[in-house]
Amino acid sequence: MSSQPGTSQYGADRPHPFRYTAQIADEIERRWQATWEERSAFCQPNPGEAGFDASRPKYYCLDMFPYPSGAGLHVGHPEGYTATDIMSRYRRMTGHNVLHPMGWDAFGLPAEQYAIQTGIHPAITTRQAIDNFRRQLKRFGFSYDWSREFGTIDEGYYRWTQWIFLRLFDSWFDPAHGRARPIGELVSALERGRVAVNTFGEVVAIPTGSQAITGSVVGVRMWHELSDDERGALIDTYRLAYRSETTVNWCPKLGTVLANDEVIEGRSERGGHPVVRKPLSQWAFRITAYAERLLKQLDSLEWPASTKTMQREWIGRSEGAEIDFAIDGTDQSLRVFTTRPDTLFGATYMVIAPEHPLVQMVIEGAGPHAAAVADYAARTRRRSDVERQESREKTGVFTGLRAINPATGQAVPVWTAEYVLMGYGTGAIMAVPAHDERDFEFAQAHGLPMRDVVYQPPVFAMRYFALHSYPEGAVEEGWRERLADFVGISVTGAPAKPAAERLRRVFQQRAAAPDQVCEVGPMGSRRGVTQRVWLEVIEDLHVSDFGALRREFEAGMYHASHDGALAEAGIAANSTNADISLDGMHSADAKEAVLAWLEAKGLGARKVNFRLRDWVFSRQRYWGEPFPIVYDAGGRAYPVGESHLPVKLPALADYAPVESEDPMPLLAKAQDWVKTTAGDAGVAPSLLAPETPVWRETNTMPGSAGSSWYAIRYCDALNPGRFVGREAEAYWMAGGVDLYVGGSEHAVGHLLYSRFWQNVLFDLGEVTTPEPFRRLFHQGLITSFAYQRKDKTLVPVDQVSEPSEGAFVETATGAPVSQIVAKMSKSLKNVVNPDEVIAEFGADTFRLYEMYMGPLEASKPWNPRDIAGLFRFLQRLWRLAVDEETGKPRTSADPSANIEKLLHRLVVKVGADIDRLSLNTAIAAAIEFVNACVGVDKGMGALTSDQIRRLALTLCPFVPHIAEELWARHGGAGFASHQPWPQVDARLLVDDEVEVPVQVAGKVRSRVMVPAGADAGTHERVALADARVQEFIAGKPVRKVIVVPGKMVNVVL
RNA sequence: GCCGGAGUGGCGGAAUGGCAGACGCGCCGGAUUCAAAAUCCGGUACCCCCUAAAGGUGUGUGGGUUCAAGUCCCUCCUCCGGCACCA
Repeated sequence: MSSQPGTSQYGADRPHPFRYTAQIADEIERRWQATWEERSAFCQPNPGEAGFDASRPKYYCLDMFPYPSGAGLHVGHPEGYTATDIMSRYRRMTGHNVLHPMGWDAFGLPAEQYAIQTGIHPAITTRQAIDNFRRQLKRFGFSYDWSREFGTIDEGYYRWTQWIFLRLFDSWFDPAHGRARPIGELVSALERGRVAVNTFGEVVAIPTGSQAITGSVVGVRMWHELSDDERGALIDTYRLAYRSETTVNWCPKLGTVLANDEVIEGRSERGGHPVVRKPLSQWAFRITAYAERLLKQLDSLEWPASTKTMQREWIGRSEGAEIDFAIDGTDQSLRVFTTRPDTLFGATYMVIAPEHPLVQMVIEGAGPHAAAVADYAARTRRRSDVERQESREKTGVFTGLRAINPATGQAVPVWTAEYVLMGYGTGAIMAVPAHDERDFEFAQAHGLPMRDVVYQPPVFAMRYFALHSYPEGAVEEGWRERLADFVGISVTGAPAKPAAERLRRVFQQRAAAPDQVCEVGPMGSRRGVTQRVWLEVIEDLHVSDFGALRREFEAGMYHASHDGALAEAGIAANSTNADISLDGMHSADAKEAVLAWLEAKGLGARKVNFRLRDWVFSRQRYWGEPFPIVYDAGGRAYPVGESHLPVKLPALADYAPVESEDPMPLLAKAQDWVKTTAGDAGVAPSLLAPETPVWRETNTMPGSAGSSWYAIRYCDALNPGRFVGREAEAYWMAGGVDLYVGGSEHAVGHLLYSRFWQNVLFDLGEVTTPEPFRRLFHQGLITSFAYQRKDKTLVPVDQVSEPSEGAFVETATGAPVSQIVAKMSKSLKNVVNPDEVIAEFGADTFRLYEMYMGPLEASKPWNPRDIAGLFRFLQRLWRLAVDEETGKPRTSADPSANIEKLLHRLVVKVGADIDRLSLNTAIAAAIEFVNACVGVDKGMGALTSDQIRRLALTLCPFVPHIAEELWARHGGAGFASHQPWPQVDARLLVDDEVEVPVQVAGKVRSRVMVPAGADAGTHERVALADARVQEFIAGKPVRKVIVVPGKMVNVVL
């Protein structure tokens, strides 16, 4: 492929000096791009600035900003960017103030890794990459307001990223109000004694009024009783940004922390060095506090359903209860979370996570089980999450502890096992093996008891029969048939929930007289048939005799012997104690009943749990935002004062990680920078005396820091005094970003984190809207052809040729290879470079091709063969308006009324399609229109200049350069891009007569013309009068005629 | 395993429950050309047929709802994406 414009086959233009060719496209495009830039055509003023038109509605159209990689743009980037450009240009034309910015997500690992190899500062390579990206993007003619451009690495930007971090550091989540508040308000509440601290370190309200506590509440301490250190530590545990101990994969040899998938069998993927799991103190955000809101607010968003689902599942809300089990022989209790409190009577053992504090206690207690427990805990700690996933073997050891099941009063063993995760719920479970698959497997593996407490209705009936029908010891012939009949009668037609009530009635009627249950019913009867079905089921149980069945139910071992765990809802059984009986209740009711009992007894409470974990925010890397935090000698964290922001990255002599046994962030190498004083760091003197020695935080922020709020910054990108001007934010962010386009790979990460920051800033009154992105759209992946040999190995694209149609061979060997569609990647050598495509066809053709490939959201293969079709379309468009021999504008002296009508319809169709981002169909409509014009052209010109100008405006969002050119050549003043969207005459959108297909017996047999707006009767008359229709009716009686006016007539015979 | 999404000509794809295959590519035929490329015009789902008319078949599979199903419901198959011991 050529990289010079005009040297391709599409540039050979000698016979037609003014044909639309790659050279002409190149010339036009560069000229208009320069003109737009010169006149700041797409600079959008903010409210209050010169040129701002307050009468227009706003439209904020945003792309996910790119990471500027050294490799430059690939064809996937402009896909979304073209779509948003079309939308932005269209909205400008329909009278909106449009905010359409672009910038750079520029901190990140690749630049740092390059720096390690070359010693070049990442800032230098990143700036170069940005310059290259900007150059490439500008060549597409995107209508970005470049005056708002910034990168996350700009001091003027990350200063505010640090500032937002401090706002989170300085806030806590008040569960009573469900929102973030300044930490100072918590402190003053504590000082005023309205709240206190209980033994769990939880802040609790102190009741006020007449029964005010006279002495100190047991287990509750007042603020004034705490030492300074205790106060500080307590406050820290409430901050939205807090430090937490997290286990990381540390590779001493590489000197870096590795992600789980970079560790293979305890060794680093790169180099195979040993990796150890080490605890590390890291910054985290209390995003879990916002779980409920992040979940609920999803409903209000116009997002792809799949993305909402992914976020919902990621947040993972589940309702259940927390229940306390007393630990036998101690005054301690073990708290568990369960979604099935109704199965409490079936809890026959407990399991705690190996990281559970109780495990440590057992080890320290040095009892007979301590050694085994310690060994198991140590073993599991060494295993990474990935390894744990690979082997799902249910390992575990007995801790020696016993807990009292509060419902049964039974002492049950407490085990520790890695299938229980410390990070979810309380890190401890009540195991109900009969009703949980995992508990069942574990119980089987370790010989733990099981107890049925829920049955499906037929089994419940079976149990009733087994326990009540025959006297003890009597074993009768034909019990299977009778049982089958009983089950059939009991449950036939019973919907799941009322089954319990129904069963009770049936039992009352029948159980008293089991001998009245009939023998095998007559085959013809419904009862007989039902009975036979159940008989099969019962025979499949392979129970030797009736006594055996009875014993299974007596022991509550039915599930253990037959189906395995029953995890679904059903009817409760074996669930009675002195206070309460759940027997016969449906699981949903049993849940309520047991919860009421637990709450009354103070043994448990309803609880909602989330799968979502707090957001670990530290990275042990260089190329990221430094934290505006310093530590004193005691390790307490202090915020850097606002006036001292940004905290800049220190220069390093080199970027190579240091070999070390203990995790050490790269910034620790900059000892001069790390060691400073409170005064130099800008810590408020009220917090720390200026001369106090302090040490800077050496972790840096992750990439998601800068990308979590950039949408806000674009509203007022250069504001030096605030992270965003209040007026600008209120205007542009009202209701959120109006259209946000980017890949679905960010469905949870970026899109959840941004929502979290936005919510916090909203709570703190810094922004005016709680959700950043109102409408979200994911563009599909652009794939590319790749070639594989018979053995499935891949052959680079440039080593494949196609000697005959559809047959591909490896050029070097001549061996046949098969064509597959795959993601573009360097290793497959199937990456398409947009610069080359633009050189061969121009940017307008490129834009058109990418939008025409298929639905924007679909993944679709890049096929170079297809591009020419769009280029030819632009050639035809051009030829309609410009004489290929003279270069003079072509116009029609005799405009066609039909063409005018089609033009109006095109304007409507294109507008509607842009609205729903159905850009491929909009382009198809435009092609159809141009083809229709070519049909009437006959070398004379088909359109008037006015029509050509309107056509140019209609196509301007898609192909702005050629549109500007045709607009100008046909006498348009100003930029086409600044014109209002063409007016539509509604009268031209309807025809006088419409053709309506006529079906006879559901098959289209003819078409008739009816006047527009004709009623059903007219349709019917005209249709039945049609000769072909009559032929098909052939004298048969017409039963019915269905008419959809203007659409269809169906004659039913 | 669970949860989404998608299966339509040779290819990319179009179709508020109402004419399946718009539009583009490719291919075939023609024009232009000394010739080729480029460009332009026409044809192009499949079967039957010399051709045309007429007819028949057809939207992954099998069933269902409906006057009417690519579209709605159920079964199964394949592919893609996400999650995965979450109590």
